[in-house]
Amino acid sequence: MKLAEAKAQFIQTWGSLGAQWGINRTMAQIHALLMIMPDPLSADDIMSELNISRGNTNMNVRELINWGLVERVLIPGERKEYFTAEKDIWRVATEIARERKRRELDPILKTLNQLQDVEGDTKDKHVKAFKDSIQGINKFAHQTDRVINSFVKSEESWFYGTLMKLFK
Amino acid sequence: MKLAEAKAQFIQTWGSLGAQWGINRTMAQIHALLMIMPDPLSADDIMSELNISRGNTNMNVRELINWGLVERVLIPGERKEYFTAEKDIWRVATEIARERKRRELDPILKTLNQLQDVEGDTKDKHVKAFKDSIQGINKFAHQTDRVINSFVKSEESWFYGTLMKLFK
DNA sequence: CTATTCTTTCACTTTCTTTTGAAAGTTCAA
DNA sequence: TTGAACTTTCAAAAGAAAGTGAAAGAATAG
Repeated sequence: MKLAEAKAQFIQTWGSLGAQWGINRTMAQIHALLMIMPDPLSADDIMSELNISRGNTNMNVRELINWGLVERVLIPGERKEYFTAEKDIWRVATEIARERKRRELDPILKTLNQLQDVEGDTKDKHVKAFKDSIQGINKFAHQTDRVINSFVKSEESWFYGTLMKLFK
Repeated sequence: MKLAEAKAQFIQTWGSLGAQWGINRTMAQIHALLMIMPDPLSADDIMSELNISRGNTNMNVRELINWGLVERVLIPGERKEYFTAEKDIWRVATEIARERKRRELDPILKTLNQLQDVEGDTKDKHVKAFKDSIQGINKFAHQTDRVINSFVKSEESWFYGTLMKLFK
């Protein structure tokens, strides 16, 4: 397989992967592109590599920067801004975990905690079933929260000690 | 908070949670509804609880059954089909993990393996950067695969031994 | 066998997301 | 201060995804 072909396929695979995970396709593609390029790219480079508009490029690069997955790079003597992506996939994974936790899990924990105290007779089976479900989910969510926290700041944690070294 | 209100809020929260994770909102809502109901519901019950059409109900219930999250229940003497959801959240989590792995991770592993052998001079920095990226991601994906496998059939694994008992 | 009750399918509609591109904004060298 | 080079914004258009409901299909009771 030729490099150009492989590159194209990787970008497209990473793109649809992102789409499945609720991340927009273009954003994932830009990320893929930047991951495999040895040097930083400008907005124009990205536009022409992926055939997307200027606005789209700008929006998604900005979003990637918010996620902490891409960085602005200034090249001395150049007017343009350039962009690079984190290339260590473990860091990428922890950044994503951190961000999704913040955006998704944290609000859910808040809601679940509120739903714990439904008023009503526990002898009513509907009330009981509801309370049981919520309690189970709530416990699970808190446990998940702990696991993710450990993963995100792995260096200091048992998670790193136990899991990471088995793999990395 | 009254039961009815809490129920509605739970269903809506679970629904948008699903949406963020690439699962369609209605599917997640039906699942939420069935999780908190003590007894099985019929298609009509679901339709009226969630205000959705017959076709939509049917499609999403079928999909939930494919995921292994919902079961058909036959009630003796009744013509209608009824549905229940798995209520143990740990089982729910492992079912989801299993299913997403099958649908998402497995195909990616296949693609990555192919992309490993790009022809070209490793002294070319573009080729080198590409190969390095793919290799890193591939390793990571395989490791993820192992973790998920352990999680999915947890009873027999070190994963269960080490992690689960810390939490459950 | 036929009527009745329930389930499934699918072409069409609606809703939600993403993309575009032109216009406005910003920065900086001269 | 000006204008060239670049970035950002945003309203409109295109595209994708989900939902509807009527009609066809199954299953069962009588």
